[in-house]
Amino acid sequence: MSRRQVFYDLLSELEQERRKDTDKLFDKLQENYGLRHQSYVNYSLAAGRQNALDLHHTFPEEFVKLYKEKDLHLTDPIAQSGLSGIKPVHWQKYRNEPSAKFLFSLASQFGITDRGLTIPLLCRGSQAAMYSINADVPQKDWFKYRTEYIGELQILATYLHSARQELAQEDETPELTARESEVLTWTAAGKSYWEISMILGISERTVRFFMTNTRNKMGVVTNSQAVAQGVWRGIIPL
Amino acid sequence: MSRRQVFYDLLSELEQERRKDTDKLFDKLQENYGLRHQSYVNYSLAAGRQNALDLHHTFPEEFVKLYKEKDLHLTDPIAQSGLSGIKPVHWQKYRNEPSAKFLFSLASQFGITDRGLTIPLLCRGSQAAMYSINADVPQKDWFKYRTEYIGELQILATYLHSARQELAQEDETPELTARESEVLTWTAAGKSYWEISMILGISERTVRFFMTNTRNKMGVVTNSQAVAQGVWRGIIPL
DNA sequence: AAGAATACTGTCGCAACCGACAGTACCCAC
DNA sequence: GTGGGTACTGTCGGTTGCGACAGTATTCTT
Repeated sequence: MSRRQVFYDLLSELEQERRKDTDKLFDKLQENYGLRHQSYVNYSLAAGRQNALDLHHTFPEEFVKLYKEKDLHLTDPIAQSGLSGIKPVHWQKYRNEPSAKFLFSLASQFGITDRGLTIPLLCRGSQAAMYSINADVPQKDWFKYRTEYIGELQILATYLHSARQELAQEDETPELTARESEVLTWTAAGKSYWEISMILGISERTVRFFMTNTRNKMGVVTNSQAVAQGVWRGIIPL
Repeated sequence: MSRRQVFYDLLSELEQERRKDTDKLFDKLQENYGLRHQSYVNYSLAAGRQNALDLHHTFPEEFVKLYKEKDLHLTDPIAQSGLSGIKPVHWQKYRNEPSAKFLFSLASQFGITDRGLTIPLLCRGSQAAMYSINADVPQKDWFKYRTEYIGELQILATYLHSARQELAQEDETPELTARESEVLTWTAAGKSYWEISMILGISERTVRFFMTNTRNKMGVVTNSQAVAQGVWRGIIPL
């Protein structure tokens, strides 16, 4: 069966919502798209809480372990572009970037080449996700490969993402109380504890109390970090 | 020139960021993908800028006027799915939906068929965007059409969207240097000045210097406020 | 040659943050 | 009626943020 035919079949299945089994879709992609490695990652929470991420990949375990240990997701320009941008990211664009130097050299030790592609995926509110592939093609065929496959890969990744989102339905967004989100919102607006206490007509100590609860619930350590999460999740109306 | 060749050329151009002219891309799509109509719409959901609606389309003006007048976007199940979902929406899925009954009958008066597709687009912050097409094909070819084109349409719509986002941001987004956004990002990740100085290998004073510049450029008074703006504007990769 | 923009560093000092120790009062569910 | 969640308040003391006073070095433009 040709790859094009595989794509047609997969698409028909996905459109009819008959496929909820993301593992099989992953395998189909692996088999039919000349992939060396692929990964789907969904950061439910921002930096600092790695336990709440949905990661599915075929990269060498040892590599992923090192990647996590060294917090490379914070410096990796590919991950950054993938999580903040809209367009697909060509790994080679960052080949000579100083911030990616270590990453590429580490990757090559595990047989990962720079013929890779990272597709940002659509998330509502609380998350950021991306799908990456490392193709098993020589450099000379790389342009043709990605031009040929990128459309199909993006649409399939979209469906993969959608399915995993549906599966992981349980909402991890911590519920802030009315007061907590109120105080968080004023903090995002640049007010100090004292100012907020005046605005809300409560004591400064109480404002602190709410912010402490907010930080704890969000699993963050500073107010700035809480604000980042709050804006990201749409808790804070700007 | 075959459509496939057109796609290849467009993709090469878009990947090299040579194309900022979204109108031309729109025209190319219109010409080469058998489209009757197409539309790109970006709703900015921010409280501050409620009237910011980026709409670009080839639908009959009279139809769009009626659509707006009757606030159909509030009942239109296709728009709803497009703005809240992840997967592409097939218009026909809602053909027999009561809430879409009026819409479809209105549309048909303007020569708009139900062979349409709406692709949700990725937005950061409180925005939502989608790209829709109405194909100029008979019902019998519709399945083949969308299976054949959906991948290409999604990827091209992604680039169209990205370009329009960039244009929209150039207006008001300041201007942070590499170091400034780097420091802002680490702040949003909950790091203290001292920690950031260790991470970046510069003095703590210099970290403060960059954050002070960032605050001044953004016109805000606290780091938390700067982080809120940064996340909102997509400066900060989470 | 002068000016502007960027990257960087130093010290003083107060305001603000934030953890850890306390509490009180209300409401709702089991 | 006891346990748990929310709303609130107080004090102590160390840490961090941040303004205001300083600078130097490099690069790019006019």
